[in-house]
Amino acid sequence: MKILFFGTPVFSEIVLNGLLENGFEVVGVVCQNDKPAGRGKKLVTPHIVEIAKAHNLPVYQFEKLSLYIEEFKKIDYDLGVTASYGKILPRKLLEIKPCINVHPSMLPKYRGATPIQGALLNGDKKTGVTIMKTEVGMDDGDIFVQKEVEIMPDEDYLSLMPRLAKIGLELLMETLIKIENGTAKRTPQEHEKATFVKLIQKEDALLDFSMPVESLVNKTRAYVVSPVAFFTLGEDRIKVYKAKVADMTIDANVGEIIPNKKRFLVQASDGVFEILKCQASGGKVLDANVFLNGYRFKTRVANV
RNA sequence: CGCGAGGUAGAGCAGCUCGGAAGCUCGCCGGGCUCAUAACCCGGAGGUCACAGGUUCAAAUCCUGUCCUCGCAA
Repeated sequence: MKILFFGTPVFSEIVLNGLLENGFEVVGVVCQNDKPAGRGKKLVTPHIVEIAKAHNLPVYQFEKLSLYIEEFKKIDYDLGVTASYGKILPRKLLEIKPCINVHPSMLPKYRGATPIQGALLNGDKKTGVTIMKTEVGMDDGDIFVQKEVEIMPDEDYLSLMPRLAKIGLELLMETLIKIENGTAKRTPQEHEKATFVKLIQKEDALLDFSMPVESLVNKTRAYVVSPVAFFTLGEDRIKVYKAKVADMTIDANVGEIIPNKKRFLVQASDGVFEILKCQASGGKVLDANVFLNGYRFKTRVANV
């Protein structure tokens, strides 16, 4: 069975790599265009392109898929597989050949672009992965299989995402085999139970200390790769990569940095937010105690 | 040539405007104190101040070039 793979970020890479390692016949990779990124706005090629090239797979980078339907008709494939492709595939493309999708949530919960972050943001104890049919609607296709996955209390996007990708890969391979031998079954989603997660905006990552401390920690966990939770201290923007609920209470105003030589503590609405790993503008990512060694506080109040 | 910050002891920083004997916080080594501590006290080791030129009696500091790191924006 010839597979045409759609995907761009790390999640997609893990799934693609797995398919290749396990001998599935991938005939091409469709991913996003090169985009200007980083300092100097240099054009950056998605990393997944290197994986494709290493396996001598043709790479298709189309700005708008709907403009290249004829190109797709020329490709010899039997099934499309999307894994975190990010965009809705045009109807005409789906009409060429069927397509299935790897979605890291227990659909119909968390349809949309950021299901992993959604689960972390809500402090969920468990999430999951679903293999479903790719349709024109947003993640609303029939489900082949899904599996629940426990979220560890100290887990963040960086560790959860690859874990879900690997589980997704297993379920995907299982499903591919069933499709090939004709035993695949699928059931419609309970659409009335659907929930959605939106694209993340920069300002969503602001740590507003009038929020419950638990939510602040969850935000840090969800956004650790991008856009990274942050707050401001005077002119400086402090990014927070790792944090926890401090095992203490202190009487301080909301948003106030509590003086401490070794621990970076900020008062939230209902508890103390402890920063464990952070970064100031222009600096490196540092453990909190190291950060405190050199950082000169011009103000002790956040977000003013 | 998108905008900006920075490279000084193992780590994080100050010093640079106004050239003139290398500092701070931590870590490390040794000693002391305490029922106890991510506590405190005393002592110690550790630096061609990114690299290369230039100006000067004298350069971490001023000038020029190179390399590297990071924030913003996209």
